[in-house]
Order: sequence, then structure tokens, then C-alpha cells
Amino acid sequence: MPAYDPSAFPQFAVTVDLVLLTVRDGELCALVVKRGGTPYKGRWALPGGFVREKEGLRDAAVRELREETGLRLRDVHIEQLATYGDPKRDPRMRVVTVAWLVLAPDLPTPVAGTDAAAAKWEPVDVLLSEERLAFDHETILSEGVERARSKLEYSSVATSFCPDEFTVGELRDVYETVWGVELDPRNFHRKVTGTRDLLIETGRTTTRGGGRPARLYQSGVAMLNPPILRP
Amino acid sequence: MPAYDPSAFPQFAVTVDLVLLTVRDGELCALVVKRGGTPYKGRWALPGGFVREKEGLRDAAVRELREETGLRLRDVHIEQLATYGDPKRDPRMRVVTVAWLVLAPDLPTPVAGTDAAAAKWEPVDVLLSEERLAFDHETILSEGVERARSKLEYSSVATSFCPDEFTVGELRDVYETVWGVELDPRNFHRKVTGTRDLLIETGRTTTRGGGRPARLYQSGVAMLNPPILRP
DNA sequence: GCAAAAGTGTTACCCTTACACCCATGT
DNA sequence: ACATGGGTGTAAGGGTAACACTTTTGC
Repeated sequence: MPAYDPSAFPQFAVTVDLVLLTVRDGELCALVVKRGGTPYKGRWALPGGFVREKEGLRDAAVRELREETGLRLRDVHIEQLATYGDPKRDPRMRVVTVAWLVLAPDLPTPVAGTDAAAAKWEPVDVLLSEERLAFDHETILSEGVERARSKLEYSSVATSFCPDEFTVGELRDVYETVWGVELDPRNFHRKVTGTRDLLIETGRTTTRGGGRPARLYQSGVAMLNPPILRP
Repeated sequence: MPAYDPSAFPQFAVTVDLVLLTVRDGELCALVVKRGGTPYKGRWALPGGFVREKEGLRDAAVRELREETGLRLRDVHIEQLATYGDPKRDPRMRVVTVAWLVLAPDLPTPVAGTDAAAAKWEPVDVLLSEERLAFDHETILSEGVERARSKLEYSSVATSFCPDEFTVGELRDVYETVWGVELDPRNFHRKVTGTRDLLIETGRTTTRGGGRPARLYQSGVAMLNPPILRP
């Protein structure tokens, strides 16, 4: 099989960027890293990097995730978000970036890896209103947040924001934070416990939230057609 | 602003591919073109091509759409589907392709352009069961069809399959064909005519379907939260 | 005991579903 | 007249939303 003539069509650099979301202190937060080099030096940006020669796109996203946060695949939900390739999105050359949406539980340490000069969790409201993100990352973050919000409705991804074992009240906090609404605790409880394959009871309980001990659950395998919840 | 050293990271070719769907004769069909060159010579493939040097991804998709079908942007619904970049998806070199989902009304002539040696509309059921498509296009088509099916539920994209003016019965045919189900004509009628901003009445009627004259509508601008329809 | 959160029961309301029925045209 | 699809009315059933009420802990 003959190879293409490389001069026959344009050459692109391909990167992956992560919209890595978590719920911290009642706020939906994204991980951002401070850029060490040009362009946008010193500005905050989404974590990401170049796809390697013989690396799949998803593999590249998972590798960046591990390098930037130490998170492993089994801890998080990851899905492709969208691809951005405006000819002018990087002033130096033509770069197409494949963005990935990652939903993770709150992490003890914000960042484990040291690939970037600095990293932090920041509320998405702040990031989106300040308009200080590098490149077109504000657009990417915005679409990632929108995707996350709508996915809570008809899938079980909300549990990806929770630790391995969690209570119904903690799961409700996720919905309330991501959607910015208040939900009726009683109806919420009935709904999620009544949805088949959404939650797996562990038999254990906890009183970490105060009040009567709450049953602890693990994430089930539900990905149901009818909306799981709607505000 | 200094340019990158092009040898510092891998070079990719970037293409766009179209999952171009329409409803013909009660079947959901996709446009496929016969490949003239290697690899997969003579096999059917999704229409697509290389993104140009200074061309946006969406612009490239719209250009391919016009070249392959003569369709203009205002005639169709177009949205980004997903990006595929397995290192081995093209045996010659590293190619990342951005796939676009296009929903179009049934066309008088299958193909207007002549960029490809041959082109045809083929039922997606046939394409997906024969396993004869080039590259990873069966996966791409499959995910495009799945996206189209789920989008009918909570958006008004079904009208994109209809001509400029259409009846409620014709719109129902779209749902029944794409979903492969039968819907109650009376309840369907009530539902779509009762959904605000989904349909715009033209004042005209037609008897082209036989029976009592049906009111003709144009597509509205609805993109509503609650599912418009569910089987 | 009291506050706080978990969890259960009950009822009104709404939306969907199923189907009886009438309408307006072509043949 | 009658077949065909368009369109309206209506009643039963399931799910949601609102909220009264009980349970079980920590302090």
C-alpha cells in the first residue's frame, strides 16, 4: 500500500483537551492549568496536549487525565465532547483539538501530576464570566458544562461525581449543584431508589451528613430511556 | 509569534465525513459513494474529503455537502457527530476524521455533483448489515443513525426530513420510519400541533396523501426541554 | 429533648394512551 | 356511496409534585 504524498494536503497538529468537572463545596468546578509558554502565557487553560504518533484519541485523553490528575479510567466517566478546528484558534499553526468531557468525584488533592506549572479547581461560573481562558477554551468549557447538565436528565452520570459509596442525599446535592435548583428530598429519594439498576445498596450506612443514618449505595449500570430526573 | 517546529509533534491529515440521512419510500436511507481509488477501491463509503489549509471544520463539511449533493445549508440540518482517529483506521497514514450528521429532505435527484464516481441512497439497515463499507464508516454510520433516532425525541429535527411545506401525516411518517414503530395518528396530531413553535401553519392545504385535505405547515423553531415525542 | 436529615404515605393534578367519532376530499 | 386519511372529544391510567408524617441518629 503506497503512502500518501505528504505535500498533497494540509498537515494538522491534533490535540486533546479535557473538560474535567467535579462538584466541590456546592459548586460545579473545572480543572484549569496555568500556561507556562506562549501563546497565552500565564493564562488559565483546560488541561490537554498533543496526540502521539500511534495513539488513539481516547487513549490520548486518558493519558492526559492520568498525567494531570492521577485519576484512572475506572474512577471517572469520560466521553467525547466535540472537536474544534477554527483555522485561527491557535495563532502559531493549524491545530485541531478533540475535547473530552470527564466527570470525576471530588479529589483530596486538586492535582497529583506536575505536567503543568500550576493547576486548580475553579467554579465554572467564575471561569465563564471572567473570559480569561486561553484559546477557545471558554467555548469548549461552556459546551462541556451544557452537555453535563443535560446528561444528568436521562442518564446515570450524576453518580460519577460521587465517591465510590454515597448516600441519596449526596447524590441529590450533585443534581442541585449542577442544575442550580432545589429538589424535593422526599420525591428525589423515591425516584432514584425506585429506578431499576441505578443504585446498588451496599448494606452499610453513614451519619456523615448528620441526622438519621443514611443508606450507602454504589453506582448501578442504568442508562435508561425515560428521563431519570427533570427539574 | 514564532511558528512551531513541525517536526516537534506528529502530523495528521484531517478529513470530514458526512452521515447524510433522508427518508425515502418509508425507509431511512444514507448517501454512499463508490470509492475510485485505493484503499477500499470499489467499496461504498460515506461522502467526505480533506479539510483545506485555511478552512473551518464546519465549512469543510458544508462544502462537501454542496459538492456531493448540491444541497445548500438552508435546506438541511447539520451538526457535528463525533471524531474518529484510530491510528490504523486508514492503512496509508494517520487520518483523523470529523463526522457530521446531516438530515435532509428526500431529493429529486440522488446526486447533483460529480465528485465521486458513483453515488446512491441506500437503506441504513442494508448498509449496516452487509458490513461492506470502507474504513470505519460502518461505526460512524451506526452512531449517526443512533444520534438521529434519539434526537427526534427531544428536538424538532424531524422536520428537517420534510420538504419546505408538509402535512402532519408526512411528519408522522418520518417518526415512524426512523423509529420503526407505528404511532397513533390522532394523538400524534394533537401533540405536534399543540407543541408551541414546532409548526407554523401556512394556511394552505393539500390532498396529495389522499383523503380529507390536510393543512400544510412549515418548520418552526422549537428546541424544547420536555421530549416532543416518545414511542 | 431537640435539631437535622432519612425515609414513607397520601392526594391532587397533568399528561399520555386508547379509541369512539365526525370531517372533507377523490373516485 | 364509500374509501381514505384529517382532525376532535373523552375517559381511564400512570407518573409527578406537594406536603403531612414517622424514623433514627448526634448533641
